[in-house]
Amino acid sequence: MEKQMTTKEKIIFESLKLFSEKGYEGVSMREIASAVGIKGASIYNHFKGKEEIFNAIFEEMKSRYDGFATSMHIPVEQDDTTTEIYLNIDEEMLLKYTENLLGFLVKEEFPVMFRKLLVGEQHRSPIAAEMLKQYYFDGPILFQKQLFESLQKKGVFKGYDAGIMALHFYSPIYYIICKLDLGASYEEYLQTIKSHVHGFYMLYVK
Amino acid sequence: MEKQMTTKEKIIFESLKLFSEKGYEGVSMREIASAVGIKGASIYNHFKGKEEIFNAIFEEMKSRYDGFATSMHIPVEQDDTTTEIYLNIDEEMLLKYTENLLGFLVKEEFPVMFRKLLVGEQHRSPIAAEMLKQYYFDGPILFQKQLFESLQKKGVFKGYDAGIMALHFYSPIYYIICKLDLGASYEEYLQTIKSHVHGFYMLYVK
DNA sequence: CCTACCGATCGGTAGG
DNA sequence: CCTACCGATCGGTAGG
Repeated sequence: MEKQMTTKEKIIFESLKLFSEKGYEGVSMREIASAVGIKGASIYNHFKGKEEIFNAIFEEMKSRYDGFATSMHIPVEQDDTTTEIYLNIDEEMLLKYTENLLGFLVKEEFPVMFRKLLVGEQHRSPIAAEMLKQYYFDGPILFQKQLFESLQKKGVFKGYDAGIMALHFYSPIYYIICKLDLGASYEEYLQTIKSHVHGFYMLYVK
Repeated sequence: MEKQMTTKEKIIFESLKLFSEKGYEGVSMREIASAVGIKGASIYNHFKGKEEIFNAIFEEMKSRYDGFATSMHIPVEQDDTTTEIYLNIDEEMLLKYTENLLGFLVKEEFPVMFRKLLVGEQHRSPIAAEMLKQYYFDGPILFQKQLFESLQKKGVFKGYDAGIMALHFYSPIYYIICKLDLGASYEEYLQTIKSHVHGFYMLYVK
């Protein structure tokens, strides 16, 4: 946890930490206050209630994700154009893309905690379900599908169903993310990631 | 919900239903009692407390899974032998295996509710995390890895890393299970499953 | 940002 | 399987 945070930022950060460990319902306002270093009633000077903290966490994550996506040249809003950069992709670059993605998603504590919150609340909170779907299911598959389609048009990849290719490429990554959240070590899976990307490239490239 | 259940069975069933929808912490003993049709205090004639209901749900699922695994000729305890049956596998049989697995995991309500409970409680309950890991991560990967190794020895499959093959085969199935839990329809994904199994078979069979 | 307090609900018990 | 009740804790408010 960084220094120099305002009380409001501290509340967001500590709430996310507690929610990700104990679930939204399992955390009391007094517990959040105690983690921040104030009394329970004082939280209400910054937020109207518990749900507003929940929403603020989502807004904070959206903002962080947008920054990351921009730096990775991944479109945030879905349009039909795949960024130029990815069209000259080779195996090394595909691996680099994967490692950067995982670097953000599993090595930075905010995204890790946020994902644990999303996963834990998906069957109670429609907004959590929608965000999980967008960030970890439909979003990556759509981006990669469009990428592979472009690479097929360029003649780099073989002419399989691009949707299935995206599923073959992305789903092992999602599986590994879930395993890391279950306590596996990144180092343990580094070789698996490399082998997966290598295998994918060998099978599909012309 | 079947008729002719004892009160104890009703408590297990209705608790699982409520836990899967609202989380363990989000459900009160009075809520469970009301769903069963009795008063809150009466539950304590069948269970010592809330946690004992939680544990009973796990025992019930274990028993149901053992029955399913036996019928599928999937080893419940991990040993080194792959059942004879699977060694003469072809694409049709591989698809049948996948459809049977999904039929149990996503079409029967008890496994569906139980998985939602596991996923939702994995970061709070070590026993939920362990069971999720065994049922949905390490278990299927180990079984399939051994299967593909056997098929490689028989000369049916090409000589890729069997662990990566298992990851390529299983992780799209897990991805689809999660999407179905998020509200997608089975029919919508039937074609994807077929294409995935077909693609896998084409890529890896000799 | 605090103390003091509200009504509601929690898991669980006593006793029949 | 019930009514009646326990102490503890919940989200939130009043007022300073």
